[in-house]
Amino acid sequence: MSVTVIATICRMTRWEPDPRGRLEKAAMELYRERGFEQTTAAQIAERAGLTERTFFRHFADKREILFAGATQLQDLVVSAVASAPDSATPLEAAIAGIEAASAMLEELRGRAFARQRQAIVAASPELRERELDKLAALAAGVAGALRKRGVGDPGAALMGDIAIAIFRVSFERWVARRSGPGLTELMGESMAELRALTAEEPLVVDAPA
Amino acid sequence: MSVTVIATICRMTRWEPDPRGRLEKAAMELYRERGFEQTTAAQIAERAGLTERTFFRHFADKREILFAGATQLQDLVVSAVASAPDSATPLEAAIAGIEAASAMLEELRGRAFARQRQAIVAASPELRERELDKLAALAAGVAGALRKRGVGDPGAALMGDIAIAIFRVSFERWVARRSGPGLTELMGESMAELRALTAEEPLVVDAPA
DNA sequence: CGGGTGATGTCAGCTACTGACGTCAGAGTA
DNA sequence: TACTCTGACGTCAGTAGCTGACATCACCCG
Repeated sequence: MSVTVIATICRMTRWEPDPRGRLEKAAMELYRERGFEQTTAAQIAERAGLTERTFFRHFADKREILFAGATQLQDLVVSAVASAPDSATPLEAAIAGIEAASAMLEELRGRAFARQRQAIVAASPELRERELDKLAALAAGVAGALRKRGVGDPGAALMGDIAIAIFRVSFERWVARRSGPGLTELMGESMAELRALTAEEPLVVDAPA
Repeated sequence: MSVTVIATICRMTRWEPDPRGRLEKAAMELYRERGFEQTTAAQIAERAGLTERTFFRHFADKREILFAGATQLQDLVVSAVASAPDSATPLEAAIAGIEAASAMLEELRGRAFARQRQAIVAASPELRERELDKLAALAAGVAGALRKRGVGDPGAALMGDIAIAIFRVSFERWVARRSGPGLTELMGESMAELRALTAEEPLVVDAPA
């Protein structure tokens, strides 16, 4: 009822706008303040001026609220792989996909936001599991897009996993520092490592005498 | 009390032996019969002749009971990577790890068991998440073992992920059929694909005119 | 002005999981 | 034999994630 009163006073709208956004903001704040496990869905909803039931109408579960943009990222990656030039090798097409993701992450929210978010995720086993799930979906998306380009199995699936591995490793190095090389740049370095590690010729490791 | 009576009649032991094994068996049965989500922890415990509370003393959660052997598999993989010959390249050492895992899976339980288990896991999002978590732990284990061999970052992390990707892709192809090439053999094929896909020279894909 | 719609609130309920505490065989010890 | 201690389990009560059913009410459309 207090919500109705406020809404009536301020404007003629029944509820405050953008409930999803308010819930996301409240969740990020509380997860940072008290940790994911110590935060209840009811607390998030309360801070957003909503009820627990409404929380679960917007997000399938308590974890999902931190992965709201995952589907858009997935669509972006898939379409980037699909629209790579015909002359591109499977590896190049896959890399085009994760470079698109990289650009989106760097521009849309920035490194500082990614750092905060990653700290929350890293602190909770449940959230780490969910993140792996999203990355696996991304890998499957890349693999599917590669198959549409005529890449056969198991190569497509393998390439999808490899692309995501490069992305993951680079992303972790990127968020580990406040400044320094950009995500796209770090992905280039990881690519070079991949080439070196899978080369036919064994490399000489400088070993101590 | 009925438990006590039975135990007194049968033998002087207070409880039936191997509660963990009984719980695992009951869980596999019920997950197959009714599905993971439709099975409660209390039902599993009841079938095993135990209480729900005891279930959670043996397994951290309802998912974990399907991943009981994961830590042993992890130890096996890590020690296999560590004990690869000094002359082995990082890729070869990592492959030695997952080949050890492959041998263990083929011998210890067999393909039929793996098929049944995989069907259960594939049918439940929660279980798929947990599986990804175990695979990520495996990848991290391989990466750690590689670092001890002198492989630097981000190469070690990347190699760990790649090894697990090969393992995962091969495993999925292995359990997809009742007979045919063994897991180790399929891993060899996946390796060849990897080499082809990451080669410097672009391959010619036979494209329709 | 009346009815349909959609987003929300309210309430009741299930299940995963946990902490505290009681119980009792078996092992060790005198 | 008697005494204690420990470990594995049972019992009970409670929290929190999540869901279904139903009520409410601004808004839109005719």
